[in-house]
Amino acid sequence: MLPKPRRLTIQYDLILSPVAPFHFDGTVYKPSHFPSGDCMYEDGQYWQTMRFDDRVLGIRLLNMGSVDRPKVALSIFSSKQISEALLFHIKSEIEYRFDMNIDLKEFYDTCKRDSVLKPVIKRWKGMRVSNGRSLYEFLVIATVLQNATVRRSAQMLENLFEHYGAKVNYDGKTLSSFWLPKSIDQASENELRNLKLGYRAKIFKHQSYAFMSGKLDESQLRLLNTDALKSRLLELYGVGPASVWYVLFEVFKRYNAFEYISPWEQKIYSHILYNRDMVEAKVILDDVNSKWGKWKMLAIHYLFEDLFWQRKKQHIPWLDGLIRL
DNA sequence: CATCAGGGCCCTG
DNA sequence: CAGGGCCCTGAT
Repeated sequence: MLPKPRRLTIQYDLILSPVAPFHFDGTVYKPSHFPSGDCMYEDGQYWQTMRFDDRVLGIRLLNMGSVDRPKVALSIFSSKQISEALLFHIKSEIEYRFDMNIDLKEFYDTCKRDSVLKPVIKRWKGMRVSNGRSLYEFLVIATVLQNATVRRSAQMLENLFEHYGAKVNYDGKTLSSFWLPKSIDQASENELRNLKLGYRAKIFKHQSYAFMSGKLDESQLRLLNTDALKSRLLELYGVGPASVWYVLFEVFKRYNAFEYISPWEQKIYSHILYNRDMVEAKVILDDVNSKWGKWKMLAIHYLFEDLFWQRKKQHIPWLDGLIRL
């Protein structure tokens, strides 16, 4: 007996002008990420639900330009009126989350003569690190990723959406939305465990409380330098060495956040950087650091996503065993 | 059937 | 600082 999706019938249209070059598809869609019910991608189009306090909104981004002359139509769908001030806030939040207002010229200059990066940047020039979700929501993803295969991660997230999220319908799509931290703060650990989250139930409780109580404030954290930010994040229960770098990079756009390699990624980097099965993590970290310095994670991101885009088009045998569905 | 590792992290000794 | 335990699943 699922409730009918809430229809978001009021539509607001805005225009975004990302800093050129801007690669729309490479930015809004990351093929290396597991699919989830809160967003949807098609060529040149992207839908995603978003929470702003008690509001559940539907977002649509349409590519109206080119890499060198970027233009994005942003539509915001809502069930009730939105004030000018909130519209502006949503717009700038989206620009931040999709890293639209950043000039990457220096990065491209740095890598111009790099034989590994050059062809990849040619394909994806203007691609940004992006994450449409809030810090709290991203941490949920990072938590379901722990110690689980892709299928199980996706299932855990789906269970959470079903129980604590909502379904909305807009622009002909039905998507799930995230919940607010207080919903999980009110849930019992046992109730969460029934969603097959295992030991992660405790992590969700801790983190939801931290956000609900205001102990953590994303907009304040954005102002911190990377070291300070990193230690604040590590104080959070359930955030360890693997998650913290994902968060620093994807949520906070710290382009050099690459100091830890998990085993499955190590195998992938060994292949794409050395054409070998396994290279020592420290060797990879040192090499990447000396080659790409303050842009190292962004550089890695280009290589990684390029690989997964290729994989959508053609079979890459060596990659098969590394992606555990 | 049983066992085990998996896209970590916490906690203990 | 090393290593066991944690939840659930699917692979073996």
